[in-house]
Amino acid sequence: MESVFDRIYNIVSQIPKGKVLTYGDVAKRAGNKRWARVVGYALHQNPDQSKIPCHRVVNREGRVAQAFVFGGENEQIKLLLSEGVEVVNSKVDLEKYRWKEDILL
DNA sequence: CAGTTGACGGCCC
DNA sequence: GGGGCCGCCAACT
Repeated sequence: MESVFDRIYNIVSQIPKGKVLTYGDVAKRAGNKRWARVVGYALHQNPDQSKIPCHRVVNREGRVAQAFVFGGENEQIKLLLSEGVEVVNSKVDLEKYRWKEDILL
């Protein structure tokens, strides 16, 4: 059943390495940008972290989720750095690393 | 079935 | 320019 959750999972899992997406962007791609909260909820469920790189999903501020503690938020930032995403002050340059339409529809 | 929550976004003060 | 409040939709209890 392709619920909004599944759709969001699909999109997030499609984020290329070295790129990030905002909740609003994922929501917009999912169908409605107002689903930002739903996106957060979906990622909160996160049935499969290996399939859903939630660490590539950041909020509008470009900052990672504070509730994203699977071993330390610093660990998440380190992951992004390892992927080539420059994290400054626990924040990402959305203008530079924001995923546009690399994979296209 | 109805109420509340929730990893957010945008607008207003 | 910064901080705070309200709104949105779906999922969960």
